[in-house]
Amino acid sequence: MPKRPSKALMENDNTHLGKTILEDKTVKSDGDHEEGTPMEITKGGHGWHVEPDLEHPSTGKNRALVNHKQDELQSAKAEMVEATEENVRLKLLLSQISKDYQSLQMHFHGLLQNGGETKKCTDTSSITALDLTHEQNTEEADDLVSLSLGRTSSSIDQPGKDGRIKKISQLSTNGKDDDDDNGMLNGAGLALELGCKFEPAADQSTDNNSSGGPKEDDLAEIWPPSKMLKTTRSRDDEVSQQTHLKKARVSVRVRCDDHTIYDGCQWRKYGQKIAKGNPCPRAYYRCSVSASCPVRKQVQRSSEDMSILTTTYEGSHNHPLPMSATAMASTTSAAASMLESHSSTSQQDLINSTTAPISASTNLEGVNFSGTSTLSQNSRLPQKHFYFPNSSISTNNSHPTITLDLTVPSPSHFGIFPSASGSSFSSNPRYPSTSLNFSSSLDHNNALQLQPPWNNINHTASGYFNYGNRINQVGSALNVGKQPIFQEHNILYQSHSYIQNKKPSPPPLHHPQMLTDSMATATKAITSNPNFQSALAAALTSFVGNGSTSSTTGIRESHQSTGTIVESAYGLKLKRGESLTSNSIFPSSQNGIGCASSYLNESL
DNA sequence: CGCGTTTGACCTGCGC
DNA sequence: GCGCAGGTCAAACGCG
Repeated sequence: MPKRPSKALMENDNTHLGKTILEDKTVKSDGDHEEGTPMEITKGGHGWHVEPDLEHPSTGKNRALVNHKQDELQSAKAEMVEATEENVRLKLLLSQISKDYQSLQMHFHGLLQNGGETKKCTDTSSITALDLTHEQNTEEADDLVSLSLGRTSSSIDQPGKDGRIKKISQLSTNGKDDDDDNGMLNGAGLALELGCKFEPAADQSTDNNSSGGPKEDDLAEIWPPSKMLKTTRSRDDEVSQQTHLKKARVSVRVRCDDHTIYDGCQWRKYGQKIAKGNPCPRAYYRCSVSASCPVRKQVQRSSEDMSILTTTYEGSHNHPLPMSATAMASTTSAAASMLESHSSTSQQDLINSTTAPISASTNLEGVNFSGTSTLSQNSRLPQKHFYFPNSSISTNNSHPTITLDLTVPSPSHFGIFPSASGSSFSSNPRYPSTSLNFSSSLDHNNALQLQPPWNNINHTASGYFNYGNRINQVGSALNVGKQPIFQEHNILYQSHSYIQNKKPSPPPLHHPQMLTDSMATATKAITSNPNFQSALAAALTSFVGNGSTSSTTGIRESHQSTGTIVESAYGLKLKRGESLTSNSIFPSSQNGIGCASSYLNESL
């Protein structure tokens, strides 16, 4: 039997493939098989074989065998025709994708050329959030497509000028240029990034570095000279563009009995230190997904309450993240972005902003992206600041640090001031440290019923990624910043098996539960801030995720399988579906799902 | 043997 | 300039 060629082979010559094979066979069977050599069907050197040997058809003894072979041939022929048709369809689809991509690209470039037009778009209600994400996505797709959570606005204003982003592009696309016909698919590679300061944004330089010092000065703060000497020049260049002043840090305080929280990323411990005033050692980790990834995290247990674990993230991932890591990454990047967005503002502004009540704190749709208010920054919600309880500005941090305090339960959402322990304001002339108290306050919402992974029928204990449920995973993981963030926590949960695969027993139930609820809340609140470019980027992620999965069924299945039903998310899906329908990048077919998700799997 | 962790030494920034 | 504390390095060590 001839091997059915893979689609990859078929795409090389999909229109004449079957015909070629048949012609080859005809030639071979006419002449070459009198010697009893194996009849070989060849196509372009790939070496498809037909076996076994056919004896001369003139002998009646083998006539039945010949008939059988002819049947097989007919079957193979039909198969080839079918495959050919399928490839024609795929080609048409690819062509359509390319057209859409180019159209969107031109559209976005047109907006960019108007200078700051993008920002205006965010200020007007004429363009919906999804429209905006659409355009942003186009911009990203132009360069790479790397979805950078928490990028500064300038990075959006100046697409393609960020050399580092281009490096990510090379990472994501294996060096292929974005002009590649597969650019759209390549664009599915996601590079979720923490923080947003690696770009020498003009506003940042003017605000924080009025002297206009060279980037190396900034670099030296992160990479000491001795270390800089040890690095290669190429890495210097890369790092120099990644680092900007002191990197913003995002601390997450959770109650956790384990030595670290489960954020889905892969870390390697490189140091441990006893910090002053805390008998518990501080552990230093760096991201080990990529050797060049600058992201680091510090884990330290609180000396006052040993059950509280403080994890501090710093830096931006320069590689595609595991889907299981996107939840934490999006949250921390959003927080970092918020902090950095405030870093150029006065302290009072910061205080005002962080203490202003969130206008839609109890309205999930108002908080998440589906409400179109958060992304588009339109005027539907007059005040999109949100209130951070336990706001504090401390002096003991040379880095701008935002702390997500997930340890203190509060009776409601952000509208109520808790007993802000240590919420006194002290002065830090350089970098404020904002403490955000995102408590697990969503339990009252019947729509949010998270289940731990070990209760999840989709949970696989050993999977880095759950390939068997990749539709669910992709569908949920890429909804960064939207309501389906709750699905991400599924992935966060599932990351237990990957990150902590050395641990035979699952972590305590209540801690991840609290963490995920709180993270969801935190993410909502953070991304609801109109100043957050990260929110925008998160929506881009969502858009691509939706586009790549495009199967609301898949997302819904994810909900059902996890027992999580998010009504607003469902409404969101409808909205996104409209947007995507107009785009028609990915059809709502399983093919589309498989295509995109398989790429993501490959890219990760 | 490879990989991750441990741990003491070293470097750097900052305050005095 | 000095001392302190934070952060990082890298050899040693342990584990699978």
